Amino acid sequence: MNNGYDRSVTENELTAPPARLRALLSWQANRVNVLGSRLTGTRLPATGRADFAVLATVEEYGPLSQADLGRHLGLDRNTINGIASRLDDGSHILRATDTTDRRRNTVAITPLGQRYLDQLQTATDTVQVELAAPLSATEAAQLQTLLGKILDAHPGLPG
Amino acid sequence: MNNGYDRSVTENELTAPPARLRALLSWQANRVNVLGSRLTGTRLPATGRADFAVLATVEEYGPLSQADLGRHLGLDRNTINGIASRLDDGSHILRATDTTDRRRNTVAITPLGQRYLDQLQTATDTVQVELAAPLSATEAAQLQTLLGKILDAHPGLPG
DNA sequence: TAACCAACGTTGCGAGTGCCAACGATAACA
DNA sequence: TGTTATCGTTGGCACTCGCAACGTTGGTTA
Repeated sequence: MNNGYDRSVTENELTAPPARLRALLSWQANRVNVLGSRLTGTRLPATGRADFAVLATVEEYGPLSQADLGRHLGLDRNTINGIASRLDDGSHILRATDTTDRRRNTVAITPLGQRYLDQLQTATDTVQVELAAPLSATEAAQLQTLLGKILDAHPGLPG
Repeated sequence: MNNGYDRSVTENELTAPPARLRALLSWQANRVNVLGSRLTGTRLPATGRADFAVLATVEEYGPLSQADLGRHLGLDRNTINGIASRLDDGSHILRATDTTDRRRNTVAITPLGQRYLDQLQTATDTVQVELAAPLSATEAAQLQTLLGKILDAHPGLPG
């Protein structure tokens, strides 16, 4: 039975992961994620990925509450609060209590945050190229489609 | 321009991730990884994934040193040591100094560890099914192939 | 109006991962 | 011989993710 995962013959057998792991989609995703994290870390501060996610969301959807941010990103309110506090300290976002609903914090991106977002974008683009280097353009598109299908079909939030 | 990631029209626009993230392979891998982690957490202790990786490696390749384990799994010596200590405390592996090279720890799986590995395997299989549910069999195979290509082409170890 | 419930931001906590640096012990090599 | 390299171990650091609780605010219903 072939699960479609054939290793190159030139692969070093001494460092090959076991078949039980190679067959796991969750393990593969974990490894690709770590790979992306390492590549990002060579160009960005360790918080770059989370910062990018939050900044990209407020930039696309306009000012949002922190809870809404969590829903867009599939993250807990708590996690969002941590990232938002960090971005607020760096003046990359502006937090103001919503006038129509004083429970909410309106999170808006600042000009400085916009510049930071652009920096993150260019660095991230380079990482994507490195990551998808072994794939053809059509293969990369296929991969994104398949991963997107999985993400669309699953609830984004914990609990 | 279509990058192959079309969202369903029935998708809730209030919780959709921004386009800048949807276009990122590294972000998709991150989300699928978190998804797998959550699903695993419903059936296994939080350490299940790491335990499974180490146990599967020693089971397939026989007794190994901890450094070799790290090379097979793409993890630091330190990380391996932590997992191995945990498994050793639970009598799931047996650590003994290698007689031919006393620098090394020979890590072998115990009968108890083998049973634990089998439990992890069945729980993990269920997670894979849930994770790949929105995909057809051929699509899932494609996905594994593409992710495998990426992993094969990149160095497994940090630094 | 008053009582209840839900949502929000915030704080604190815990577990897990992954990396780096350093140490002493051991092995291999010059 | 001395030097270099590898190993296991310890300790530390930063980040992520999640849960629970608190006080505040808004909406709903009796």
